[in-house]
Amino acid sequence: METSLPDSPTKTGSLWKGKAKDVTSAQDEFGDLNPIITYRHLLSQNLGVRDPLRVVALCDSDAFYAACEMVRLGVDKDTPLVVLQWDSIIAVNYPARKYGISRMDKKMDALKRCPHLKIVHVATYREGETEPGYWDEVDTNTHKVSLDYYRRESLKIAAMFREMLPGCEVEKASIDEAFIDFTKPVREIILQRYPHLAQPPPDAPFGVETALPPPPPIVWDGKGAVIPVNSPPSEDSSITDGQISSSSDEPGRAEPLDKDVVSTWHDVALSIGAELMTNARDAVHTTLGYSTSAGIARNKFLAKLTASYRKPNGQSILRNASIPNYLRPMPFQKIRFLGGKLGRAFAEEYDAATVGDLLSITLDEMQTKFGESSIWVYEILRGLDRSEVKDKGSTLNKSMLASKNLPKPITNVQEGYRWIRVLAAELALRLNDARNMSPNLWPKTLVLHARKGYESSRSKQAPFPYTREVTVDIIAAAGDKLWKELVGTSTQMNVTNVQLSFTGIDFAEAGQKTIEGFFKPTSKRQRDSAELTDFNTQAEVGQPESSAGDAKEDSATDIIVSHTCTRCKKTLSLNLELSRFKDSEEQKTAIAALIMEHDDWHFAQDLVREEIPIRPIQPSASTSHKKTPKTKKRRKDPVGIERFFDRK
DNA sequence: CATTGACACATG
DNA sequence: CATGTGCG
Repeated sequence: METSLPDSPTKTGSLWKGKAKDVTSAQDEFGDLNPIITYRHLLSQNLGVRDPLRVVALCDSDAFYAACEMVRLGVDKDTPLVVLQWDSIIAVNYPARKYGISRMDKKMDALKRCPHLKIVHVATYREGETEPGYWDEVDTNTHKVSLDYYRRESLKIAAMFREMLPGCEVEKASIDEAFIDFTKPVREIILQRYPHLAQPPPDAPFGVETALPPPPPIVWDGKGAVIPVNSPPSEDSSITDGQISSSSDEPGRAEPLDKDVVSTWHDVALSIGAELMTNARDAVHTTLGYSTSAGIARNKFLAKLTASYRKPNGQSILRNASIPNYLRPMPFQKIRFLGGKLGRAFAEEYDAATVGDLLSITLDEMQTKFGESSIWVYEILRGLDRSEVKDKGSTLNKSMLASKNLPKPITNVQEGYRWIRVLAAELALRLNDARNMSPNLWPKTLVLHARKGYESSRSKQAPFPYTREVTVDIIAAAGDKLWKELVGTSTQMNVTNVQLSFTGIDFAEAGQKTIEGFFKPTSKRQRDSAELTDFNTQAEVGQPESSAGDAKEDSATDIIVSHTCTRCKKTLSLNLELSRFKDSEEQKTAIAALIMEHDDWHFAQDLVREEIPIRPIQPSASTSHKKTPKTKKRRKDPVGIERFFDRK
């Protein structure tokens, strides 16, 4: 009686499996680097992070801020250039690096090294201006840095990736980085290039569970640097070759060479992903002018590590077979999220510096010392990463922050208000800019941070009302109020840092109409909230709809804002003369300001969130204003991969 | 080399 | 809500 079950050939190992395992079987300490790939794997659509054919890339822009300035100024590719922030250098392009210039050099040192260095200061807001600019003279006492231009260019790059790579997931990870999941299109291309794989052959022993036939030879030329199975001698020779091989049972045994490691279908997938990545990077380079470096591997964390293999303007590929020797000598501080306190805690606890140093720590040990969620670290060390590349698409950033460090501490309230106004101007600009693309964006809260002297910074926040026009005045008024609560108005304050931010930025729901929804011609309309909900929220402020069939009250000269808060039961009623304002914009601003002047954010928020809606777009939608909780999304993995664990 | 400045997000 | 952590 044969023991193997027909549906589990991967466990028993069939004839079809081939002998591809001989290299990796010696590497038990790492995850399965050469899983058997079956027809089912190839033909499935939604294997997610467990897909054995997964291909992920991390692409980042080289010296991004400097590159942005080069594009903006149209300077020659080879011009050495640095970007300045006050007296500090925050970006150095590669031509300038040839002169030995690095970040955190002082401006004058850099100039000494390279007299013809092009020096550009980042754009700044000047007090009183509503837009950032590049000025001849900047002063940290009166200006505030703006990174807006870089954000915009960053968005262009991400947009181009999406355009060039249909079917891919694109996750903008930071201002100069994006993760891309190529798995879906790569799978399609494999099937298109090797149509015989569309179904298992008639004599396949296990049907779709049969392993794929051996892959064709792979031409890597022109697809990037393939990290060798045996990593080249690393420059920080913390580990010698002898020590590496000492882990082997047979002392004299040579490490396998690349040519000895049989290619896999995953390698095919990587090579195809590399082709696509090359195309997209070329497009970015030629149409936007930015050079990028990319890493391609089986998951996000490895892709990120791989991207740094060749810079600038490089592309590198990490085959599964190369993972162990690439990872083992790697200082684990280079790994995402292990660069800070967390990494230091590990280094200290186990007297370790490299990934290899930590491989002997058992999961149990780690978890008792560092908590359940350190399984995340345990897996990372073995080249495993289940995190998904998720396209945040249009919901973009959830917060927006403007911050200012004060070289000279603030000593009185007036100065505080002045800076709040500058920060508010920036937030207004950026939010309205974002609304340009997605008109319904709404920041749910406004937060003010302040740091006194060397104390750690404290914060105060409040709900932010949904207004169609978010103006400097509204934000600043709200900011001032928070300031009063946070630092007070007494003299002798010593504020060294102020930050103002929007958080919880999201799309307003169908029901959340703009402030215009509160306007209606006075005349005979009652302030009954039931009627309010019937009101056509599209009506223009200050433009009584005489064309409307049933409402002929075109003699209206007033507008009324009226609502009963369902929570606190109070009724707010505001009566404004149209003639007081020169245009509708001004009216809207005034209304919003009045609501806020009511000094009850809770009220203002309810006003917007709970009553106005009631025009469900979906017939099935309930009248509740409450958002359908996203948390009901069931987590598939019971295993926590939270990044931080409870220590101290 | 350690540090700074601007930012976003997770955690309790 | 308030605070802490990571990153370029």
